[in-house]
Amino acid sequence: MSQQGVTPQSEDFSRWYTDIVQRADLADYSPVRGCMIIKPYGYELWEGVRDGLDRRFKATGHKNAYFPLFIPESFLKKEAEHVEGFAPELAVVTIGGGKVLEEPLVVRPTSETIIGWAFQKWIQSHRDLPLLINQWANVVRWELRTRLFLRTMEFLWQEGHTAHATYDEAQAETMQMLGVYADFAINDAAIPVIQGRKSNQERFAGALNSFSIEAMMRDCKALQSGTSHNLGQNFAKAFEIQYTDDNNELQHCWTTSWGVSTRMVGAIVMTHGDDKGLRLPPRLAPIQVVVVPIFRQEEERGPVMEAVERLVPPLRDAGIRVHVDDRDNLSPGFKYNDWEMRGVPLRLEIGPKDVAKNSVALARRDIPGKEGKGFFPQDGLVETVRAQLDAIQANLLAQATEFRDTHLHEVIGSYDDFLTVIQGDEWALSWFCGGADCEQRVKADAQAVSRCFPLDQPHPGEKGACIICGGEADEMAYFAKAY
RNA sequence: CGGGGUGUGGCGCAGUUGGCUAGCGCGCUGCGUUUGGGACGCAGAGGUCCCCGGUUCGAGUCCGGGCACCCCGACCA
Repeated sequence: MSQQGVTPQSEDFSRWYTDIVQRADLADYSPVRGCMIIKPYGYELWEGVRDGLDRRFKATGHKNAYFPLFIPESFLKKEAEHVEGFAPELAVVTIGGGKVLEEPLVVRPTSETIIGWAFQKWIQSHRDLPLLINQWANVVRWELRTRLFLRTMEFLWQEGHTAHATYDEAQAETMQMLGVYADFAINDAAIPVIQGRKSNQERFAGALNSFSIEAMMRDCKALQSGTSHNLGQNFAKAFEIQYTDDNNELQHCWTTSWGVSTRMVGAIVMTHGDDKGLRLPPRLAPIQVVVVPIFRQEEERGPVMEAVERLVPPLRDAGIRVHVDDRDNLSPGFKYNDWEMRGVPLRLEIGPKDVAKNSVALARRDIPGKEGKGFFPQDGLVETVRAQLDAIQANLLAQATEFRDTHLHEVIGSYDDFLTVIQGDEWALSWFCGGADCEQRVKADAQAVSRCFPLDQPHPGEKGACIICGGEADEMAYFAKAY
């Protein structure tokens, strides 16, 4: 149960986040360092993310499968850049059944290698392509510094893995799935993400190119909320994923991988939450409408509950997720605060006056106080509630978009101006040559990194001077402090 | 893995200077009165004081060593 108050965002955003994740019953710490217990309410939210993505994966022709948790250590070593990237954060099993294993087993940090091994077996001909696979799984990375949902040693995610006949097809798949992520983030999670390409420094270990959706949190820090990689032929060559083309010649496949994790839950919390608690987008909210019955004397109870029992089933039949809070030991005021902490988009109050007037009170989570509360006739309630939920969904996206846009600044020419922006915890959009030295310098000077070269370039076709070194730059990139 | 902080009923804390029956608020259980923005009364339950070792007649308190978590950095979905 939630307690009174959380640390205000303005006072300490980090504490606000950890307070709220626990008070809203999303997750708890575990006895194992860096791991978390996802509580039922948090898991329901994750299920919403999962279902929204899974639906889209299937609509784009992907099939789910499952690959083992344990990967032979030698597999990780087959792709040079990949092993270098992941070696420091591997958990390795060396003993099984009381005996030292002949070959240690790595607990998967990601599954490119073992899926590569399987693809090699499955693919012979161009007729087997494209192969479009996704898996929902847990992975383990030995992180030094962890935070609930944002970075834990074990996390849940999906990882898509596909194989194609050509570079172009693999690139098209990479971009398609980035688009799927953006569509989910914007339309379901109400997070106005920016799609872009990662710099070489920020690229996935073993990829030709990495793309991401980047979101701005309420403290203006950037959160990479999903990634899509064109792996080129790197893994195909390491695992001999080959097919015979229509000229009967042996070719290496072109593969992709893409993932979204439980970090998305953290993104939802930090994009929409306020000092009263979570604010969940209706499309993902485990509870869309909470009903709070109100009665003073015992003789009022009957008529009120009767109205509740009459009004709720049509809402449920309409597919609206409704919860009736009939706890009789708590006052209505307490319940209001309690459900606000949990981010329920819409509260439906019904008391003796409503029974008399054939009305209900609806209070919107996204508009605080009296302005967000109104009385509506019981007739046509399903349509009223639907309209309200749609309005809340749209408003959360609008608020987040406005917030983001007021903290984004195009900076051209002056490196000092550029530093001022990112050191002031805002995002700078500037010409960037993409060089490792430049990236390193920004990191040293401002503790910030490049987030991406946005697909949507503000000055397409033009060139500019890199904000850092002054050299020629073909594209502009976002720079920001990041999680 | 560096720097800082914190570990005492479920949660938040006091008690440590000055050694001996461990306390407060919230929550929890029961009963009654309440209920349109965090209700109240009465009666209860609940604690290896993070762990191990040491000093002492006696340790929540002093000493040594661990561990965990939080915050700030270096590395990362």
